Amino acid sequence: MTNKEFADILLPNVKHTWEEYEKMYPQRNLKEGAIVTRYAPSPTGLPHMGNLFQCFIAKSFARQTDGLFFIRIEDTDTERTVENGTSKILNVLKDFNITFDEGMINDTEEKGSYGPYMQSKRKDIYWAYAKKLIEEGNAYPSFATKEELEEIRKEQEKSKQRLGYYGRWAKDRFISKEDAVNRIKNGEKFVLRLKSPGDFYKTVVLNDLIKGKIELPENDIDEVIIKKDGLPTYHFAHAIDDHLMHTTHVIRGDEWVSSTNKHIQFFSMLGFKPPKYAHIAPLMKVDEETGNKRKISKRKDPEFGLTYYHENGIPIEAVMIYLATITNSNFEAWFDCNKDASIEDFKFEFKKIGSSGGTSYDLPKLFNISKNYLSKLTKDEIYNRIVDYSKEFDKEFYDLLVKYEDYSKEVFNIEREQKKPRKDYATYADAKKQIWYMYDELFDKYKETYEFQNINNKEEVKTILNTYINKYFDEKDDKDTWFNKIKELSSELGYASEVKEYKNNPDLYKGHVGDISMVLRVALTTKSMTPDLYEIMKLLGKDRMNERFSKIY
RNA sequence: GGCCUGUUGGUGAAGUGGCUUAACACACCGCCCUUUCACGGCGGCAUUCACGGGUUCGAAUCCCGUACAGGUCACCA
Repeated sequence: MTNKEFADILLPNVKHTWEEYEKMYPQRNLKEGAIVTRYAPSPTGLPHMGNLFQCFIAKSFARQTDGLFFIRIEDTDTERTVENGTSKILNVLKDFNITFDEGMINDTEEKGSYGPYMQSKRKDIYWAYAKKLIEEGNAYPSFATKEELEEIRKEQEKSKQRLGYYGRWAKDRFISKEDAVNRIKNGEKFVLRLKSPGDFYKTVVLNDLIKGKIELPENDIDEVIIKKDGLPTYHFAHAIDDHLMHTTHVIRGDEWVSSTNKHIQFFSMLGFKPPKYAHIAPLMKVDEETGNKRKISKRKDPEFGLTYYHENGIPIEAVMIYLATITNSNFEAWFDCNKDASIEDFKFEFKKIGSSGGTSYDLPKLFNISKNYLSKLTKDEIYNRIVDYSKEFDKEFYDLLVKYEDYSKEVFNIEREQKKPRKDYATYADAKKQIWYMYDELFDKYKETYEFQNINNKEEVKTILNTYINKYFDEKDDKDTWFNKIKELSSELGYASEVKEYKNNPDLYKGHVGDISMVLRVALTTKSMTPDLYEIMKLLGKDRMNERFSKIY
């Protein structure tokens, strides 16, 4: 029996030969240096921050080289595949502006001419290449059951040998073609394994773009290429897909490093040119309980899930800026110097991606970036963002924002749209926490205790408020006039009009202008810490001020 | 257990043989500015780069060992 006849029995009804597939997917017509890369998730759940990070890096490199970024769905594990897995992934990523040039566009449709982009639809392709390996005598059927494999493993453990199906342990390697055919005719199930030519005591060098030179032992394990269900394993599919789709750079998590020797071997045995590899260290954080650094997880760390950002009103632009800074740490300084530039303008480098002991994910840093980002938005922009957020997560606030649109914009504009804007919102949700008292409806509902400071005497407070509103307050005053009047009020009531003056002669005064301002501030807002008081008064107006003054006691 | 990788302050990190008495950012603390807070400005925060050896005139940077951490060893990806 020839190898070819053997292959036809093992893999019948293959529509095309591997040579035909080679012709169907010609070299891409891209300029020199263009990076073609991909995101290749299994549709087993929702993407997390680690996936987003990976997409961000891949997309950035593709974009900055006029290359291409595509998505391929790796659904060869039929047991773990979930319903609508693909569209779920696509939707989550879309919220972060991660879109693809090619690949799946929903659960069933795709775009691009290098598909199918879903592995379960590429069975014939994998079989064609598996046939090639069989014909060349480089692959064989294996009938070993789970129990037999387990037995081998136990024996290896007992005799302290390396685990795996290799060398003399790979018994099915020595089954004759005739015996194999007979067993198949008897209905025995089998998988296809690679007949590995590797030598564990020789090394193969992986020149990783991020981690540098890594020496791995050659793979000598007879890896499964086609599973019992006819679908390929990850390793085999990776080699074929990325070859046919002309991926130039494989950017993936570093949990793959130790199996890259297998991948290099597959590319070589299939006669393919291997892609360049860039292995990204996992996202880590310091565990609050143990103090140790550990991989972030969906279970323990809500910020690892991508819905966290949407739900908490963290702008996705801030997330992206943060991802850029952890991708290349020199991004931050560059962004500081080029404040109007966008992330797209920055030239990322593989070598500058951190490779030391995991990339740390630091939420406080992200919030800082977010504060800076939000402070630069115009009043209209921030208003719209907060409206969108509130519409979904805070109906009460949403209604007020819509009802008092122009007023709200002015509230958000306090100390905004200027050279050094106020930085007090890290999230859209922070807005309400900061300025709820600017809405009468919320003021009555949420006010608790008045945070009076130095002056906390009922009669004195009343005197200050009454004198101020009746004698000094005028809505038409500009800021200087307004403050001068507060100084006059201070003098009239026995307070120093300058803080310094008070500090020099504390015995001559009851307090100073700051104390007076504080009374006005607290009376209007209940809070001792607020944005600019002049702006607050201007927005409230005399009538509402009067009303609030009357409500204190 | 085998194989691979890593270990610089409270945190992220720059730094690959002398420009480092270790940049920058976040956090924290102090001072200044100031009607509060925030902003902004100034300053503090690693006598030292996991530990132990070695190479060198000279090491965070090169080599060896130890410890610790992470990854991987499926008919999962």
